[in-house]
Amino acid sequence: MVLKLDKIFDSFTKESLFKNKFVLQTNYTPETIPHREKQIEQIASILAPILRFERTSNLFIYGKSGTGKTLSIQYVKDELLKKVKKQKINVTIEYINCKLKKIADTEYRILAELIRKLGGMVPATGLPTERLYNKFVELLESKKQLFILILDEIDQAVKKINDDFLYNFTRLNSELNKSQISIIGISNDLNFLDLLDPRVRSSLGEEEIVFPPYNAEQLQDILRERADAAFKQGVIEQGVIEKCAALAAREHGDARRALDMLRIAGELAEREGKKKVTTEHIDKANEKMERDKVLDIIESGPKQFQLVLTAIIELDNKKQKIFTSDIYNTYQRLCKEAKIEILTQRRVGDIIAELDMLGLINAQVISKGRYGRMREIKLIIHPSIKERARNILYEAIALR
DNA sequence: AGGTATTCACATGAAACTATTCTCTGAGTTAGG
DNA sequence: TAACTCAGAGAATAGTTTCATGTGAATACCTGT
Repeated sequence: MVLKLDKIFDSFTKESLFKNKFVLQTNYTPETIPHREKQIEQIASILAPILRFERTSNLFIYGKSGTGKTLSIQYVKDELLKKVKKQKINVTIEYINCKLKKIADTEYRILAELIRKLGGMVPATGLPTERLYNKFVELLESKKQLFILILDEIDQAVKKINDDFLYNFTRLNSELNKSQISIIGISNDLNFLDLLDPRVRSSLGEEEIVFPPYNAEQLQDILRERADAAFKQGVIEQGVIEKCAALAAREHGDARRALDMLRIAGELAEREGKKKVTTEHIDKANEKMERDKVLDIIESGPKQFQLVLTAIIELDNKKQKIFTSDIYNTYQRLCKEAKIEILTQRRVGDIIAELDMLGLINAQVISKGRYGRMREIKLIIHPSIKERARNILYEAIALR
């Protein structure tokens, strides 16, 4: 035992491979954002009017995840705020991520969060939403100011809520006398604007900027720059950056993922007591990320999700083609065994759809003509994880 | 043979319900003046 | 009479049920050749 611990501790007391790991963490903001100069300039020129204390156009930003949207907007925001401070004008810019569960994923909570940021206090529940609007307006009107609201991942919010709340926000200006508000929406979904009410669309989409995915070369640039800052000299072996970039480029050029992968590869190498990060470490990191994601969902998911998933895994072992009805039957059986209440097929259908969203399964609606229409479901968990997943699930259900 | 019409087995959508947590309000109660 | 207590009304939220409508294409059913 002691020996083993010694070994572990040794690998840590030994020289770290990292110079500054923080640089690779997701919340790190680099001082330069390569290959986004154009977008940043565009954003800046659209927001520039606030320096003359004029309301800016509403702005809409699209781009897949990990294409630097949030980073760029934050960067411009910070720079702008510096200028604003010098000029002593009343400008407030608030950033809100609508995807944060329990914080800003409903109309009420977005408003509550805004109010909190403006220094007000509102309870987490109990009040009519209308009242929050009033309070928000009141806070805005307390002094003459320009307010810029950045709503990250609004597509998520609109999907969860309806799009009325965006309409309410865009209309807010007519209620404001002293102050003015502009909205910047950020969305991962490229077709998001089409889903909106025309009134909202025209108002919100006054200006639009698209963030294209990074290609492998650009990813390499980004990775190199960060790797230089994060790792010690000569730690990264030849080809590691390239491989990392290539893997991420396949996933619609997600830079965040690439950086995560690089960091995890570094951690793995360090844990193994190696002096260099090799391409094998990248492979392992890639695998580990996948496994962690899957196991996390499996472990922490609600028990009904676990049951449905168990049903799918069980079926997957003996059948190659799984349909909704199969799942539902097996699911019902499992429920009875575990003495858990059985949900309707309607609901189970939704759960299947959500598992699909999470990427644990692949569900496709197919039509078998006379024999109906259903989803064909494939489990896309790596076989090595499957066994473990199954054990976790059985345990979770048995515990209940 | 070629063209419609049916039909299956769910998918998908909307609304409503349930349970829980929380606020607000106003009636009733208490204690002090 | 002011302060306090406490029950009931009303909201937000998450997860679900109920009811209703939609849907793609394999088959059944015609139709005229």
